[in-house]
Amino acid sequence: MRNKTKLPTMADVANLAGVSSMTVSRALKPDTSVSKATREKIQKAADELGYVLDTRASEFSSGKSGFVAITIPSINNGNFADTVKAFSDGLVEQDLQVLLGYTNYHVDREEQLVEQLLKKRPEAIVVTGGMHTDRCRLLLENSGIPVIETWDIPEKPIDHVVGFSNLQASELMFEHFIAQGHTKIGFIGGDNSRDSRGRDRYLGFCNSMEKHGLSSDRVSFQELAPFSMEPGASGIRSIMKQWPDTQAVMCVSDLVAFGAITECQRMGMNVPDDIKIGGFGAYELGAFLNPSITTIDVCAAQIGKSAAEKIIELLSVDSDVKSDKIVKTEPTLIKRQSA
Amino acid sequence: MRNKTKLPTMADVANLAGVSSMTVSRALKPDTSVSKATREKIQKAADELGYVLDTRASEFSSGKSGFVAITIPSINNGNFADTVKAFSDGLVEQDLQVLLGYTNYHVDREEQLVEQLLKKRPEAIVVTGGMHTDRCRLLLENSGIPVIETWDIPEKPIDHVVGFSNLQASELMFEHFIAQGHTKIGFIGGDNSRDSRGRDRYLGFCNSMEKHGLSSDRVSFQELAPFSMEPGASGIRSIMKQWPDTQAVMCVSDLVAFGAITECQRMGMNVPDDIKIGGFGAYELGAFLNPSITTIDVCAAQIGKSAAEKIIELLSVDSDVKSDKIVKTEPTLIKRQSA
DNA sequence: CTTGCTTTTGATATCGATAACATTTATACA
DNA sequence: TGTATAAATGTTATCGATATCAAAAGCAAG
Repeated sequence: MRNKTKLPTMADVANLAGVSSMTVSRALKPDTSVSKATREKIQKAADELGYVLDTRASEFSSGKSGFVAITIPSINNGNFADTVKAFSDGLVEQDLQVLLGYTNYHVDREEQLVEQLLKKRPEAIVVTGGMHTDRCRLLLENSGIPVIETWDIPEKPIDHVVGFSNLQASELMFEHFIAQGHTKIGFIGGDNSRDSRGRDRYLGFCNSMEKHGLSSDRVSFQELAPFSMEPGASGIRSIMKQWPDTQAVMCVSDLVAFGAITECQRMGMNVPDDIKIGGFGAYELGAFLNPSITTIDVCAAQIGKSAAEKIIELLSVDSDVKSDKIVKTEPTLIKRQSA
Repeated sequence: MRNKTKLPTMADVANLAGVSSMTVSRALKPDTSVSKATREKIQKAADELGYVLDTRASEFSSGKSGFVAITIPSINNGNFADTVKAFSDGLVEQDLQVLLGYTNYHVDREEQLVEQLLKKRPEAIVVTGGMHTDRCRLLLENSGIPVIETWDIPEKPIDHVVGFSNLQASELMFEHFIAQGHTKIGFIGGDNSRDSRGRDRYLGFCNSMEKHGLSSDRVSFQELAPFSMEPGASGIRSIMKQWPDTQAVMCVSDLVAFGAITECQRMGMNVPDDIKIGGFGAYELGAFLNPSITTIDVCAAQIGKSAAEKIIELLSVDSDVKSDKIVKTEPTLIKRQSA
């Protein structure tokens, strides 16, 4: 059953319409010079055959691919989904397809994925984060296309960057805790070996604690990224067991905070009266939970949008006007009920 | 700056290694017959040049594309994200890239998207839902590749199906309500003009009510899909205002139920003591909220997994053994606290 | 009806790899 | 050692479109 009947080609359309295939090629594009009569004739023939342009051949021939590649750690994450959606929306007009890959928070997987994606000859590539294997870095540097690192501000960027400092962003929350007079502060995160963004948020915790002469012991690292609600629940249990006098805890994401807050409720504790819980990422659910989650808004969609704009600019022929290589977004604290 | 330096080609590698490009082609694949010495020589040359295979040319030449296309209504939806993730994971081994597109719950957008995707000559295509424009249906039928409709069981399938009956699935919840002795039952959904799955869930409501001689008036349709927590909140407000004696309400998704439940709490009502709220989709957050959300599990990941398996089978050369055209998944009621 | 221009159409080479077939080199065994 | 066979490598044509250049057709003005 598979592909038995060959699909019609441009030559088939040309034959049926009684013209050359070059004329068909022109007629199927919007702007070229083809007489109205011919174009109609060709359109009719194409419809009759059910012809669909083969962009593989088209783009191969013209040297373009029509793809833009993007890698994200996980699709099961509202933040990254927001970034991808905005990115995708921003490129629809340009007839650029988004080729998406998941690294699952592994740099090795990222390397493999980047190589696989580059084989498709995308016109630009967006990667999440600034941590790569040496070979991956090399691949990106030699790719000959614009490279954009996002969700982070690497020390030594490969090319372009659209991101923010996770470290500074997380400090916003701790400064908020401290401004409220709290001193017994904790952090719930995942295993940092894979997730540099999570690690930077933890480092923000350490920085803030040190700056104010507070202990940074009250920490729970649950498991490998990606991690979500259940680790939030077990994380808060573990912290409250070891340090029952803990006053405020920041979670590496709103999903974790969600698990932590609901677990506090199940343990009979009131948030925020008995304990403050902060999140990260401004997920939709945080606004609706009772109590609503105080969080850091990192503008996930804005990152995707900016990346798309950057790519459009970089790919435009007359891109002599170089914009900044680094676009910083500004994370902000959203004060709600939970902290 | 754009692509100024031409990327090396296979011929370049061949020159450097002192062999023909055909030998390079073979050496870069795992299974072909190339002597060890030659392979190493070629590998060295390729590394030196930073050569990355151009799969556009490769797949164009060999007639395959290496793509499988999938359309989903929205990426900002945990259920569809689960499906895509499982689908993607299932195809990694086959070196098939997933080409993803969002219809945004529009059949017109779907048509446009399907055409765009087919131009890339995918080896199979997965679409969400069984409702398409006539032209879209035609495009799919004539595509010459396996087509899989998911998340639904269309009356007249195009080709293969992996899905379930949204109508029957939603009836599970209403039967549950009725078995508990409730008679004043409501439904919160979105505008059904775009979303056939949501519409079928509503029809399940009507069916169940009719079957038991109950009124199906208590309904709130908030807005166009996709819709999420906020419409859940305003939906329940609207229902309780018009019909204050409502005993149980099913929401078209867990996200809506989340908005409804938290809004009930803000209105000072207790779920489930004052009112039962049911959801749909078994999202992770439903298990953690207090009260946890009684929901219908539709096995989103399983759908993606089955679709991937089906495609692998259909694309395998010796696929004489035809499996069933229709794979049904079995939605189940997950009884939790909220209803 | 020519000339000179623009518009429309066609012929051919080409993108970078692989398929299919042809040829050379290596290996086995009598 | 010679022959049969297998393994390794090379040659040529090709996938389906577009770029490029060339030719034909249409049209205006003299």
